[in-house]
Amino acid sequence: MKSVKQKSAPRAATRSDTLRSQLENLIVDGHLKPGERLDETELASRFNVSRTPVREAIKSLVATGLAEIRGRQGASVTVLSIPVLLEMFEVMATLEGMCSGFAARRSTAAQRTRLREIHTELIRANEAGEPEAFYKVNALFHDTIYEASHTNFIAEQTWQLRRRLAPYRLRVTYQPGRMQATLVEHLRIIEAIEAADGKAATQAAMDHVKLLGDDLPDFIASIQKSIIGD
Amino acid sequence: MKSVKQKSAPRAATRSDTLRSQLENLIVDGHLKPGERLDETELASRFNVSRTPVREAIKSLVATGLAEIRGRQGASVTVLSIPVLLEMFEVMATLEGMCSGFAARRSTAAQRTRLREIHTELIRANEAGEPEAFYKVNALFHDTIYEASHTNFIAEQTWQLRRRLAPYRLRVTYQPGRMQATLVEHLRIIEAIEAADGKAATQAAMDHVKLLGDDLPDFIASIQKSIIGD
DNA sequence: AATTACTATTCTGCATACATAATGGTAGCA
DNA sequence: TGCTACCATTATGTATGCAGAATAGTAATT
Repeated sequence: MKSVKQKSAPRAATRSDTLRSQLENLIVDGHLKPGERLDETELASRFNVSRTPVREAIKSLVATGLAEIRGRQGASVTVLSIPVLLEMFEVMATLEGMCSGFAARRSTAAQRTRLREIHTELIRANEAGEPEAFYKVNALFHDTIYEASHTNFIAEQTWQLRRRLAPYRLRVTYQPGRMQATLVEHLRIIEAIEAADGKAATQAAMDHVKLLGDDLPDFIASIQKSIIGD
Repeated sequence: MKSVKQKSAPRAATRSDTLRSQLENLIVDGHLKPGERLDETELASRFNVSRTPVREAIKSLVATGLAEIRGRQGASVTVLSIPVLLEMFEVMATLEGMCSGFAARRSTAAQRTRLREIHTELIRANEAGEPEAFYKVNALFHDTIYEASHTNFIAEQTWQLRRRLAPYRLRVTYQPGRMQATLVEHLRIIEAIEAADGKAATQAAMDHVKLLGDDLPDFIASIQKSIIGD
């Protein structure tokens, strides 16, 4: 789901847009940690452009919440407090639930097959002990559900929120037992979608995203490692 | 709820930020209709600034979804399709529901009193036949609920989505019977919050936002008037 | 030794200039 | 008369220059 927002127009890639996308990926992939400074001149020279497109890219990131600006003191990658993170997970659970619910009612046979394939691949990655691969394929699983939901706005919102949370989830994925649990939860979602049971699919997806039981303290503890400095 | 996102820092108002806010208000208030062009040079001369802050403001609007850019062909106020609008209302209902639910559990006595006051004012505006006043006070009612929810992210998201939908709702508010119905629905929400009944509050708010029965075709019919050109 | 004040440097915010793509209009040709 | 091609104009994208604010570092005073 590289581009939910892709429009009909071929849109010539401007430096500004390219940069935004690059910076976004750096943040989402954890190469730019929350709290890290986004120095305009440094980024400009690093990407061989002038400060103008850099500034515009940063403005976009700020508007989407990935970066924040404090007065005239430059931008930095957004640092999310734990209360806010919990709220975001709550919304995320709801949105994922909606996507799964729609997917149960609207998915094509090909998309359901695709989900099974991805699930198989996830099992493989887990058994092979490849957390990085697991992380990527897992994202693919969710992207496929968004697509299968045949929604525009909801899928886009869910995807965006997922990316905002990504920097904080990176470390969680690798925690022992989490991958195994994910597989079980995914299976529940898949089966509900295959059964065209919207309610069950919604519930399964919500449960999957929600931070329950032991995961919550683990998650909170892991957050500190995601943030720069302190 | 002028600024949910207001941070501790005093943040010196930059021209770029001021402009973004101004343009946002123009869009939300319907003075810039969906589809209307956002000419950089024209806006620059109109607001007596250079193109740079104008561009940055537009970039922000695009990132938040209020405006859209097609390639190198300039920006314009976002035109939402009916399917997307319906999705947005669905998410809106969920978010409003969450806010009300939280408000039922977290609101202060002062905030509950405030809701009653606003409700009284709404009744007055209705009886006096002042739809513009009704519209404004109505927004205040919802802002107060967001505040009473004592959430950060959720309230902010709800508020933002509300603003994105605003241009399309302007005409709906004035439809006959809608104000009367709103009052009844608001009362349900207030009573649920006063009873500290989270579930009931959530449900009441969702029902209030959802487009039900006759409202849907009315709404769809009214949209055309909101859009420029065609 | 610690704190404060001042200065210098750095970085942000804004304006302007230039290059390139898109649009509109006109002229030429079929 | 209608269509196409070319040119002019306009507007967007990018670079650069300048002014002002913030930060850091140093020196001076208590």
